[in-house]
Amino acid sequence: MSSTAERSAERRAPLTRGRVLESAVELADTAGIDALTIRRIAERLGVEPMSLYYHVRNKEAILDGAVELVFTEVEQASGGFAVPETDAAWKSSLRTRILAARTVMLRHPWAPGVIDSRTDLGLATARYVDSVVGTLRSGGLSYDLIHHAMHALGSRMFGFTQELGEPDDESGDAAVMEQMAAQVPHLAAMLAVVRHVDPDSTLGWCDDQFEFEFGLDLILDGLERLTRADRPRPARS
Amino acid sequence: MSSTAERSAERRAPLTRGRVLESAVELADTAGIDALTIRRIAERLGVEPMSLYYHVRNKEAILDGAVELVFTEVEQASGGFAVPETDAAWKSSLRTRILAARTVMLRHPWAPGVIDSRTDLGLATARYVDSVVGTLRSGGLSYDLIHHAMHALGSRMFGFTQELGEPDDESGDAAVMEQMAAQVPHLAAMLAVVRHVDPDSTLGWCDDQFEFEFGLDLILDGLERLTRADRPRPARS
DNA sequence: ACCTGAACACCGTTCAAGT
DNA sequence: ACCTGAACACCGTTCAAGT
Repeated sequence: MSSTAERSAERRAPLTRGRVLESAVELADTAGIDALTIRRIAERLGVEPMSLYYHVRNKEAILDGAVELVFTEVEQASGGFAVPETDAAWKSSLRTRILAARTVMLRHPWAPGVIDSRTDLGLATARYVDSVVGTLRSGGLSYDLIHHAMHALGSRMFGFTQELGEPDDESGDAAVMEQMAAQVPHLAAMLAVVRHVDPDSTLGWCDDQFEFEFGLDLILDGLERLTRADRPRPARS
Repeated sequence: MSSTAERSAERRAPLTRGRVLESAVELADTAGIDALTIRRIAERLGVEPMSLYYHVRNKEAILDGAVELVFTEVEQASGGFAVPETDAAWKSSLRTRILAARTVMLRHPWAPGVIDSRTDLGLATARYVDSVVGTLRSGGLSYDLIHHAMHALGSRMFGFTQELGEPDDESGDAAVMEQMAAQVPHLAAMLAVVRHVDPDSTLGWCDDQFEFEFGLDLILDGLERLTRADRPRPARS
């Protein structure tokens, strides 16, 4: 039987959970999240679709695992998740870590959406979050304020923000601009001023580095101000 | 032929684009976004699946339309999208409008995800965004700052924020807590303090009204500060 | 003009079976 | 222990056809 050309078990490394997840990430990176199907992962691995089920429970588990791989990358990009015992520069330290997460997300444009659809945190993700909490704590913020801070940061904590698409259509057209000016005058006026449509930004409308950092700093500065206001009395627990 | 019981055309109002979209919204509200399929919408309307294609181009168009219905509700809840010519109280005015959007989103838990997946704005959505731009402008912010502000607000502008699920599992368990304390000590410490797990919040982890308003106000206050700093020189058009 | 039936090319997943 | 084949219950969508 070793003569049949179709035998795949020996011309391929054995299937493992790890290889399935890596393959899933690569597929999503190259072909997009819609192409991430059990059947296409199997095809990529030179294996029958049903074989995957021996190594992962179902598709959700593959998505969970893919997110875990992403946060493993974040850990590397971040030079580990160590939190200094005491850190006066919590703000810049946190800023750097979040921007590191962002560079990883830019490599995996599908990640924001998938992260967002997860119901619970895996270990790698939780360890990242833990490092954020720890860094804020090192800055003397109370756990209550830290909690609020993390809600305020939202997905920005993971290096991305969700934005909405552009107004309807090819807005180079003069007729379209005219119609926009009639229907949404304020929006049209703003676009006329800021017009920096950026089709390369895979994370959404104009979501380039500058805008991300602007929003991030607005929040971090606000938190710093709140901490200072809190300083007179000791940080709660 | 009028004797056959299966004739549906006369016992049902005629199919229209509007009825399709309303039906889609109701279905998503009651059965969840995963249940929103062409086939189930048709079933609900007492019609064959293929009939829908006469009134809408495809499923994406249905999702587009459903979002438009949501923002029509936002307009009603907001008492219209009028923008005052001049408004010293831009901050409270914007705050109120965004919180109105939020109450609508809470009625349609599927909306955040769908909104997020749209590639371009429909008219109703654009008119909402326009009213936000207009309100900020009435407060004297420059269009540049308004642009940054809208990125900073992100999905909060639409009344929601994306958050991540809870750490792994049933964290009432003492053994689980112990393991968490070992693996993610800072996170565990925070949770021990703030523990207000809210399973009813359909918009995500602890994303209750308070946290939403905290984050919103952090941003609005930051913007206000930036505007004041900008005041000496005239607002850049 | 409006709706339908049959068919196509996909999904994720089960279950019993192979080696 | 690890992989597979056949089958099931779904999808969205096309196309030609009915009334």
